[in-house]
Amino acid sequence: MPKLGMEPIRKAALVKATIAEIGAAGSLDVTVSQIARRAGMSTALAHHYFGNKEQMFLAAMRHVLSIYGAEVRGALATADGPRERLRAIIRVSFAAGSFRSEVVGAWLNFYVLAQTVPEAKRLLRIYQRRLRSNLLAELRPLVGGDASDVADGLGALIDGVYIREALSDGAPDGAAAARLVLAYLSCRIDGTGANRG
Amino acid sequence: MPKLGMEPIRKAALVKATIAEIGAAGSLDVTVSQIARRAGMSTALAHHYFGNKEQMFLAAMRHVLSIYGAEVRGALATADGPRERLRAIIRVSFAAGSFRSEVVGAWLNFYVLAQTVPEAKRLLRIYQRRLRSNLLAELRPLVGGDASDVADGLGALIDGVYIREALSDGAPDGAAAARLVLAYLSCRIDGTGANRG
DNA sequence: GTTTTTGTTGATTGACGAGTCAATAAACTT
DNA sequence: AAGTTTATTGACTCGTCAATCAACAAAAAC
Repeated sequence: MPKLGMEPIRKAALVKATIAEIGAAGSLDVTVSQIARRAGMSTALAHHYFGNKEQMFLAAMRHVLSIYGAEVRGALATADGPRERLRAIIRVSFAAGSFRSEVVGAWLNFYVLAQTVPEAKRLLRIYQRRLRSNLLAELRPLVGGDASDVADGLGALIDGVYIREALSDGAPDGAAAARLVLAYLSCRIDGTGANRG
Repeated sequence: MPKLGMEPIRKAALVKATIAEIGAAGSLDVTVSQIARRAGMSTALAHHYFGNKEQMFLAAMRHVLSIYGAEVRGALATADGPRERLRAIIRVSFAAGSFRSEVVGAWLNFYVLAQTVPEAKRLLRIYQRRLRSNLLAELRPLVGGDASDVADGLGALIDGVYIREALSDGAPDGAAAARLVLAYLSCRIDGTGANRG
């Protein structure tokens, strides 16, 4: 049956299965068997393409991060003015592309992975830095010298909402999550807690 | 050598060792051997007192949570007025008793544990509810109907700062962390981002 | 002074899982 | 047609680790 050019297909299936398994298990304690089974192949093949489990985890992380990055770019492309661009970044952070229970569950575990795997830490740092610089660029014209503080606050708040979501039952409520973060933003840039628009 | 009344001493040593091991490893992937060795006893004895590893983890969680609870109560006992009481809760959340790298590392992993162990989820929920109700009681006289939103925001922000800390190198900077959260509070209750006092 | 309770451990069991390997087969190359 | 590369897997190795057990020791109870 060996059709050629399977590598990217298999890898993609494994990445997807890895995220799903970690999300479903709520832990990094998933076996290569489970991942391979979900992806519809043998464990030997999974090892063949990724070498070891850690590489599968890292590929899954890169995938989640790149999806998120693409969504942010997409959202920014159609948003005008600092206020709207900030709102767009926040809204997209809780949009259906990333704010799904399996992804949230995986996200939490990527933080744990980053404690022991330097490459995972590096990836998470890149995400944090990029988010921070995106926020800073729009915040500076609005709050000047406080931009740095506000950006840190927003970053921490977004992460906090994410992990709290991992603990709740039921499907994530992205709208509510976004509202919460938008309220923080409004307060810092308009001096009000109200969240209109 | 069998001195009597060892049980509480051994258990306390194991709880402490469990937190230290999880914090040091940055993961729940610690063996009973490691924990027992650090606590100065055999693995068999650890099993004798706790039955299984999960119970050790849960005991460690209860310990961390109870320390935090005690510190909050202590801080509230000497704080007057809603503003000061809120500030006290935030400050104590980042005080040296709980905001230490091993504890922060363990904390992150307790979130992961809560994904699979119902009792862990229950404990974390109790912490969240208690924090929320503490905040709510002081926020209501200050912001009325917005109290609920602000409490949710503060809770998420505190958690966010915690997990971000788990990712940074070097000793935690509790003062900076508290400042960040206090700025959010000021903004929501005073309508300003500035953080005085 | 024997029996019971409490403390303690080395050795063992039993399960599980990551990673390897040899083997098979289909497609491409020459 | 022979040889090479790519795809694929079942079976196996080797290590690890949670949990158990039998045994020993000292204090307490009777």
